[in-house]
Amino acid sequence: MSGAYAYSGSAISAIDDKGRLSVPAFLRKNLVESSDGRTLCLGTHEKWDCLVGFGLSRKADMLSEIDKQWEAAIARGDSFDKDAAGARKFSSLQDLSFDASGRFILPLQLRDIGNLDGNVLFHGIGTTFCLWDPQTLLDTTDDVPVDRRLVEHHLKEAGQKSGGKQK
Amino acid sequence: MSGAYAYSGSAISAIDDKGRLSVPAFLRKNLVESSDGRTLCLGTHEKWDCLVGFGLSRKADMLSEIDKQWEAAIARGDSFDKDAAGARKFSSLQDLSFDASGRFILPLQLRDIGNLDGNVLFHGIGTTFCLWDPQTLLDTTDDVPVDRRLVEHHLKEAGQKSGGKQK
DNA sequence: TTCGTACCCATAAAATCCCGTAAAATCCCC
DNA sequence: GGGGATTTTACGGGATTTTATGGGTACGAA
Repeated sequence: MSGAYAYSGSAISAIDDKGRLSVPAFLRKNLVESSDGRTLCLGTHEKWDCLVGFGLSRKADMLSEIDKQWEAAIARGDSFDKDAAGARKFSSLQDLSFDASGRFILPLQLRDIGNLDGNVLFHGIGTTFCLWDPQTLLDTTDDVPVDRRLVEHHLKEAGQKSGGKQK
Repeated sequence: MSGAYAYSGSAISAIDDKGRLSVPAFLRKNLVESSDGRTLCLGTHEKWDCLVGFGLSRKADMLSEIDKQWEAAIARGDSFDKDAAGARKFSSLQDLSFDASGRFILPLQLRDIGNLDGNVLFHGIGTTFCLWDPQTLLDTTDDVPVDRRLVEHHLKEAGQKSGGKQK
């Protein structure tokens, strides 16, 4: 089920002029394993103002979860709207493939929704990982249990590299 | 069940003057696999004001789903009208074939029913995908759990391309 | 013939791949 | 454990391939 793997750790990465972003190295191996190739599934987060990512195999898990819910519902004689459940989970999800050097193109829609532009903070949260605009993460009033010091550290680091421009 | 594949993601595509529509690239591979050729099954959605699409092989899955519902009903002592369920699912379904460049002709009846005219928004919902008129999707009061930001983004994008004409 | 459809070619834009480089991390031998 | 050598990584930039879409043409049915 969703592999034995748990995503953890954090890193910052920059979107280049061509809209490319590289997957931090510490996430790549699992993605490759869990996707049987260099594929990354990326979508919007249901609650937070960020994107979520994971490997292909998690998608199959999601599908079979919905199926199980449906089967349980019909056994009870209840109705269950599979399409609504599926739309919620899948409509924003894109399968992206990254190249040998770990880069992929971040589609415009996801960039917009995730507020991404410049630096992107990746951080593992277990079965998935999140992609945040660092400033948005710092400003959010949602209860996102991330250590602010971590974010600030990454921001400082990225700021040095790019001579201060971020966002 | 329905292969290991889940349709996901979204894209907008335009109906041209000849009534042709191209299947977004991210859906094609699975359609080809699941249909063993370039075939697309398209019908009206049972509840929503849109069309549903999938590959040929899903038809068999739909049959077995009806069977499961029937069995569950019998087990509960309820009645279940298989023919009605089949009619609901299959009567509007057409097998369409798309050409090497991914285009197919959208039959008039489906165009009418789906309210399609100009831009069409495709989005995967797991075992199937939907085809919406973007404005209809935004205006719908049904509980279609699609991220509005996505729809708005696609609309904006399509508007730019065609110089503002949509619909 | 005439309409509807499948097939072919053309083009611009977008995505993908490939190569190069510099910084960072890792290894390795003393 | 230090310091240089090797390997990975991050990222720029160009070349190739795939898409989306317009438009022409041939073929079969009405």
